[in-house]
Amino acid sequence: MRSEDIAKLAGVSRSTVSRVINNYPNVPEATRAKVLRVIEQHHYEPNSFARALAGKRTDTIGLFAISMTEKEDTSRIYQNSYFAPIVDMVVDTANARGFYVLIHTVYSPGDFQKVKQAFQQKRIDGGILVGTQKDIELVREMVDQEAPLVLVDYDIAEIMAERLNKNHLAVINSNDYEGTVQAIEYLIELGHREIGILKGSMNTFSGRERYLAYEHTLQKHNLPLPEAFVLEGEFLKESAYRETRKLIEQGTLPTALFCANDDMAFAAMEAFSESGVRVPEQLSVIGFDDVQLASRITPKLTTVRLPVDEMAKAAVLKVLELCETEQPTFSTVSFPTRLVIRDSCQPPTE
Amino acid sequence: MRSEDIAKLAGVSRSTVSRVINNYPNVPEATRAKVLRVIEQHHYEPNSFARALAGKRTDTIGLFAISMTEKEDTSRIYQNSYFAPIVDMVVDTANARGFYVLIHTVYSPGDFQKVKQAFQQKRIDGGILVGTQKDIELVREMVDQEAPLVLVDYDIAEIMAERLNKNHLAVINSNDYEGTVQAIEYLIELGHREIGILKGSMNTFSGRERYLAYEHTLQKHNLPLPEAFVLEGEFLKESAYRETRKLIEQGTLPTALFCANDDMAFAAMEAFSESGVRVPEQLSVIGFDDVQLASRITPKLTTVRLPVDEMAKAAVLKVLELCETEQPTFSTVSFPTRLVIRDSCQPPTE
DNA sequence: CTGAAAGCGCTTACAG
DNA sequence: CTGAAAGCGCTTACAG
Repeated sequence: MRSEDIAKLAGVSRSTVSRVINNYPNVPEATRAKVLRVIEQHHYEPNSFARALAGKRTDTIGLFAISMTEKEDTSRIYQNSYFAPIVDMVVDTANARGFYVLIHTVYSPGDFQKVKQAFQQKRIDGGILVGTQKDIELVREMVDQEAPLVLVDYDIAEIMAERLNKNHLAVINSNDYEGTVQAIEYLIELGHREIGILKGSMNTFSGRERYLAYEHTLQKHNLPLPEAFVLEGEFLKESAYRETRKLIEQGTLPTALFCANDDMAFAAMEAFSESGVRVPEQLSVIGFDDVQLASRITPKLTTVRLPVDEMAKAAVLKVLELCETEQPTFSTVSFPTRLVIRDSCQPPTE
Repeated sequence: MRSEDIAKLAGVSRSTVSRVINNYPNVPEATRAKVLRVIEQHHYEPNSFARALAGKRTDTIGLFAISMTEKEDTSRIYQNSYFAPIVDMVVDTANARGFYVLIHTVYSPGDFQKVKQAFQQKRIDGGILVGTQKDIELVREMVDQEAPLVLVDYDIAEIMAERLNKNHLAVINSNDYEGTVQAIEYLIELGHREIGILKGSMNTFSGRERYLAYEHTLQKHNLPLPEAFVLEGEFLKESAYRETRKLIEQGTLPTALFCANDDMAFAAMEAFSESGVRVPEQLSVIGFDDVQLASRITPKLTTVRLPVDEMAKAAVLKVLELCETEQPTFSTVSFPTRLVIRDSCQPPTE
């Protein structure tokens, strides 16, 4: 069933059918009604590709997550508890507004290609890009195509420096810096002086922010940076676990450990528990993100809450908005984070 | 940049460009090389919609999950720990094979419409449908369009009865019945005689299977069905929590509770813990699915492992296979489940 | 082996 | 207000 068929049945031309479908004003009510009736009777659905080819929207947005890890093919991206809720929320929000979502994750350069294609081939009206790494080049290419694009967890300064800010672009992130300051100062207030860190991926905006805030807060309170307690966790459970084991074997421990995300905090706690290091009695652990599991393990994890759901939702609303607007816009939203105190921290025992 | 441009630059016709792109045999190596060079130089990407319109594939598969709950808009589907890993695996597997995945979840009849459209409008080459409820009608419509379709967690008997089995169709599920029998017999061996159940949604194939197996196994061992301990949990945390509270308030408890999925087991454990009922000392709890959390809470949950990852992967491979094949096929795979014994069960105390 | 032409199903100036 | 026609960017018989 094509628009031609509808046209015949309704006794009008394809042009008119099209006008009705697209809700153009210059169609008399009677004609519109007649056409609509035929459309409904036959459950007619205009072919989306034909529409897209002729210049209409595809009613699809893209969601592209860039893997944290450098190695291809290893740990899948969603294993990271951070992405699952994003996917959830994005799909839900977009669906509720009549949009499909097209998903592709990026591990390898080949995958990058796929993301670009999704834009170039106009498979989507706009896209959301999560994760930052070395993809600024990709972002530029996207932006050059004037495709509506929302970046999540992206360094605004970098965007500005690249002068990408005069297009259909928006960036959404969270106050990771402030959240980390809160976490570290909480530990300091508890009396900790030797605070280690399990770092996130420094390829990532949030990874860098969380590390810098850690460093600066120690400085501000005249605490030395404990080199031996600065571990490279890369946001991944495996590395975090490995690094924590190394730390334990090496002998001396800090009295508290700030983990740049909850996944790493869980891994660290596992390692500690296996070695008989009791949390929080012997060592306090604090996380970041407040994923579901955080409040369900023992001890319940003290962590910094990141409003992922709101961020994801905002990202979708933003792309849709950008799809509507003619003029180039650039906007920025930063969501607040806050410390959630549970059971995994206590004053250091002397 | 369109195929026309490439043609000019390469000094051939669009036909030839198309033949090269589609890897047709009747193109001399020299010509092919020449065209390919131009394509690469200009990063040319054929417009996917135009290709699709002209009858080619879209290189996209659909993933449609049908919400367990009847009410619209309430708990989002992915909150169910069962779906997140499916989405993961499907996206990963499809991406690795060069396919995009288009996602839409179904809460309301309107959403069903969207799923149908995705097929009708040929947005996708094939689709995966998860969850069963009252969507047999939808399945029939899909099948009538001869679209490759893979059903996950679907009653084969129902398909056969509907005579849908002569098309590009496959169904993938798991031996929920056998898994449940194992679980219940394990409890019986431990000495339990009063075994309650938190039922899953009876709209669901797995929900029905798990319930039936429970009932049959009790019968087989000459145990009466303890009506008071048969709770309607619908696979959802909230209902499970509510029902468990009711059970507790009502006074008498079974000595063991079989929960048709882990999510409900967690909710029940929470309710018990709040009321001071100790698991497993006073009451054994057993789950189903073996989601991530199962091995991380205290006590670690004894549960039946469902190979979701393998199932999801198989589903993708199957759709892709169906997309390749000309002739109608119908096939069926059932994945094994197995009991994973951890800490949440023990013999009843007298 | 290869090009001209028709067709896929829509939209949108254009003319009336 | 409305239809005929061109165009979106590809593929594929068809003819040579």
